[in-house]
Amino acid sequence: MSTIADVARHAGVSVSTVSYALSGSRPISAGTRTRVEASMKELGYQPNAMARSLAARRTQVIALLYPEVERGLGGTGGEFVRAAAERCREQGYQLVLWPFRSDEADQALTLARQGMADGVLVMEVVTDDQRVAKLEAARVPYAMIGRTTDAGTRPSVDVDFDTTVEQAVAHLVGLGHRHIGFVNHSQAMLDAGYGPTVRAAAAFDKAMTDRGLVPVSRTCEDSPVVGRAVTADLLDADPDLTAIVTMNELATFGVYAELHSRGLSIPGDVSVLGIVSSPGVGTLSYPPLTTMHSPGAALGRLAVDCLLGQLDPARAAVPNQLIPCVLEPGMSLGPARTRRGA
Amino acid sequence: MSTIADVARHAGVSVSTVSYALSGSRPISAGTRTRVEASMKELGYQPNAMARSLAARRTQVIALLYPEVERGLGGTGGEFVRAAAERCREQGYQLVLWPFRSDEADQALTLARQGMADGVLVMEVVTDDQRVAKLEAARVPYAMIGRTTDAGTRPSVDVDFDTTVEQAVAHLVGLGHRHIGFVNHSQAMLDAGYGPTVRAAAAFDKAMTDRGLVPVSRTCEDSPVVGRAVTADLLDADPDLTAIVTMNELATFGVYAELHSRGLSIPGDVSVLGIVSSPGVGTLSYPPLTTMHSPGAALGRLAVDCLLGQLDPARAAVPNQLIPCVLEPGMSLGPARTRRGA
DNA sequence: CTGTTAGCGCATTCAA
DNA sequence: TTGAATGCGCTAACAG
Repeated sequence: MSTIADVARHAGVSVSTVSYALSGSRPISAGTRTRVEASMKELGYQPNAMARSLAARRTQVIALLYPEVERGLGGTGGEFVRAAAERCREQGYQLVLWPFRSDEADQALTLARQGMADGVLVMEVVTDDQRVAKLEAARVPYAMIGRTTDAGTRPSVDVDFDTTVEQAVAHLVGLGHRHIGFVNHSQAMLDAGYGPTVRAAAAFDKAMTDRGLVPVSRTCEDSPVVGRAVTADLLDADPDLTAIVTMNELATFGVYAELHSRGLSIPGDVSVLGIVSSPGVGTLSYPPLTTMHSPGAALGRLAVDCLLGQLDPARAAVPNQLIPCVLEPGMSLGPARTRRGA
Repeated sequence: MSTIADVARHAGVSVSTVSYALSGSRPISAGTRTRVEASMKELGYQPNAMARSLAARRTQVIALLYPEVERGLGGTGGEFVRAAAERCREQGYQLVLWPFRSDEADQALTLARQGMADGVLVMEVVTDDQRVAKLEAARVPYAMIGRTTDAGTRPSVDVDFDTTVEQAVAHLVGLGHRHIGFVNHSQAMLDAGYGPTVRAAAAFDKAMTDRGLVPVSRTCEDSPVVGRAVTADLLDADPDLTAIVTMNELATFGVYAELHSRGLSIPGDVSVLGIVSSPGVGTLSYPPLTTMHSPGAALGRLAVDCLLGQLDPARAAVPNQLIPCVLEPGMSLGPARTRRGA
């Protein structure tokens, strides 16, 4: 590997000239620039990242704490990661994923304190997140995707669950539905204070009661089998149910299965609306599920901007933002019918 | 952040003594060691990773090219990543994931050539993988999970598809099945030369014909809907079918759906065996799917060892290895019944 | 517009 | 068993 000194010698200039030609942080005459670039190309020069980071006291690396490896199927993380990585590159940073479970926060902290990254993105934040507390205590720059209890005071971006659920209910009510069920994630996640679960449950209750309707809400393990059982429970609990909102992708397969097995057509008898869903899941079912798709890409970009705003004082600080999901039409929504005695 | 010089001063020793106390590569008297360690603790010292890497000319970082972000649901990568990360730590390395799609190989190459990692792990290798070719040309140490066409000559670990499929067929034949169908991944993946798809298809044909049986094999999009259609096609193609081997997790939901809708019981009428499957998918279906579970963790460990064997001449070179899947009992296998006219 | 040079924080060789 | 000194490759003053 050739070094900056090799390039300088080859081009007949000083190392600082090569350095500035690389960073562009100082004017270089056209002729010199051409010679330097030719030399770099000829020597196959690549700047050494470690030396650069050491001298500049910044790595140009953003780390994403990536606990998704804990989970099996499911997850909308792909879009988020892709968008975040791209945004990082646009801004001259590299995104790397650190595969630590949330209980391995200390290891991530150590890496950060050893200067392996300039800042950290934290996914799947829970209400009382140890990782965030520790990062803060160690003064490591970070941004959360999700929120802890002290909403708003910490740098974060998140799905706007309130608006999403409100829009979901409004949409269904607009179609004439008045008996609407909700399939959430598991009771365990609710108890653990997992943000999406907690917020969506509250938002659904509010959206329904605000309209004088009765919320029929259930927690549900992330599996088709349990989803089916929960659907049966919902239909029994409210025989007039004409619509189901589900935030649980795997369970949704079970929702379809139970409706089909009861001879209830979608959307003729029951409408189904998936919210906070991964891209493309709608097409995995028949009829295609209408979804409100998680704004993963937008969140990815925003989270990076939010973090970079802290790293670079010159940048404008990015305020915390909430982004609602986007409706993605399918074939699972229709006007309400009266079910009882049909 | 305090530096090694701070620690040295505080402990009343030289910088090199602190350095050697840290690395253990030179004897230190008990007393000195105690003092140094006390000073490190008191100052909250963390060695600077960039400085260390620059001086030592190695980063102690292994990068995993992680294209999984391309895909949505599915994937057995989690176990692999977890095990690889753990193995790295045991060996004094850190695993980081580089979220590049396979067509972004150049970017990964650049990072490697900038010295951001000592070696690279490449997942989801295709038969003619550009990433591997480029890494090799740039003399970047790597190990593959999967294989290119020139099997065996390049450092790799992989699932032993031949043995897995052979065992799957043997198991079913042992239960009396003689008409067995196979649900593979999509035709597109087969055409793209994706290793698992290609090898499993060939292995199934061989395992069946070796026994004088007729292989009934289908490619299938990764979705429940298409899985269902393909199952219908299989049952129509061979009305005597009593068992289905599936390597396509999402399609398997469709297999179940079609069997159920035809009133065929599992495993009473048709046995279903999932191979190369993710941990826990078996329990998502009813009756629980019997699977042959992908040896993700073992592969993760081995892949790291294979790579480290190249990085460190002192280590024993690790030969390429193939590891078969492991049977994970469920409730979807039973003795063959005669279906025709049943 | 360009060159010289002092570190960045640490590993490691050479001396003692 | 320990210390002093060199340099890893680069950035960013400082000087011209």
